[in-house]
Amino acid sequence: MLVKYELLKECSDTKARLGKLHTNRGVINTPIFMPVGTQATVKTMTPEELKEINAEIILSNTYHLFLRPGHGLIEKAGGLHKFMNWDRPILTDSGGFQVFSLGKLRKLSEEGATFNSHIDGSKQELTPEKAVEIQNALDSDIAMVLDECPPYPASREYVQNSLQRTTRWAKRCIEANKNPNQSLFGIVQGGMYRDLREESAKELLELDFPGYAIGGLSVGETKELMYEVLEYTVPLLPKDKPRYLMGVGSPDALFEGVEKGIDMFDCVHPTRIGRNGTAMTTFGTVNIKNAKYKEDFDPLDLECSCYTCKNYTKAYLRHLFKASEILGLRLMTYHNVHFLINTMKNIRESLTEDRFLAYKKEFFEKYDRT
RNA sequence: GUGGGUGUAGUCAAGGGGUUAAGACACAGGAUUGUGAUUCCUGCAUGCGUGGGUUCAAAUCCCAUCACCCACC
Repeated sequence: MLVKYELLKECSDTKARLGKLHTNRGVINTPIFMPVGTQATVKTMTPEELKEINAEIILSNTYHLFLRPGHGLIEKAGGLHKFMNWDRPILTDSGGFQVFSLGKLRKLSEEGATFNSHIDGSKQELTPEKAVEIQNALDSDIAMVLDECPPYPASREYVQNSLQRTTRWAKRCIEANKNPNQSLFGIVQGGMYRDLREESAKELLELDFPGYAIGGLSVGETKELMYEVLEYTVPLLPKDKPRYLMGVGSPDALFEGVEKGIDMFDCVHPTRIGRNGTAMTTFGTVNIKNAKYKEDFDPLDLECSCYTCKNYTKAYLRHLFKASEILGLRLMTYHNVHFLINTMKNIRESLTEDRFLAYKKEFFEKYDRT
């Protein structure tokens, strides 16, 4: 069966909503943060650890798994879940973002994207059909259509042509889909142009996807602009389907997204900054490499109950980073992913009790940086 | 004691008469949003062992001196 969104409660002050997403591999509580595991692994974390911190669904990536190890191999392994030992839901991104982020390595046409592999330079092609074929083979629970994520800034004309092609690709993805248990989500584009977002949403809604994503945001525009786009784009999406804001994961953007009615978020932010020495804490960010933590024997976050904070001091974590010890990357990643998952849990609780705005205020009274 | 060599930042160093003394590591900050694990950006020597001298000009040439290294006594 396809995923099914169940709306439990709406916030009385904002567009925020509490819900459940029913999948073949369990129920996901929304709003939710989805950790990113591009190459069939959330970097540094085992599936057991992800379960420990209550990760309910993770992301993986079509483009990366296609190039290495190849979707054929993963299919032989019994699918992505079995391959990576993760039995909860997986959402696979289509490679659309890579088409954007690869920049000079690619060439776009109506047929699809051709590019040189970042691994060995070989010429590769990703078409809507291919993106679906790969995701069918991976057997992820939620698949994404191949889209083009236009850069920012981009002219109206460029964005319009791009979103129309993305819509044509979306149709081709639906036609190519052969996995009845895999839910294919559409992606609304349109850049920072209101009428183009409307055009994109209208056309995609006609295709009746089981879920809708908003793409083309957090690509360099200001946060204010992103919030403005969300303000008018989210209401274009159906109430009985999940809404997924792609690539967003800083705490302020999560709160704003929830407030505007988003149900799902994914972002490399917590894992990436964790590996580079920055932690998100109740009291803001902590750059563990700073000299001021040299003799700081408190945990990263005095109000955090995660494994890292229960057992290790900032002085120790700093030492691990200064000495380039791998455990440092793991402990920081663990804390950051826990922090966002826990924050989303708190957000859901505040929605249950209908005090979302109060919780948001409370959160940012302590968390002074983004 | 004799001969030779080397002294440039916390470390390894480039520069062998001519503007503000390369670079790397370390250190100190910052960045990171549908992944880049070991990434990117910024800062960091008014001074070249010390003291004299030559010269318009010395890290660079000369003398002395000190330290360290190698070889031989």
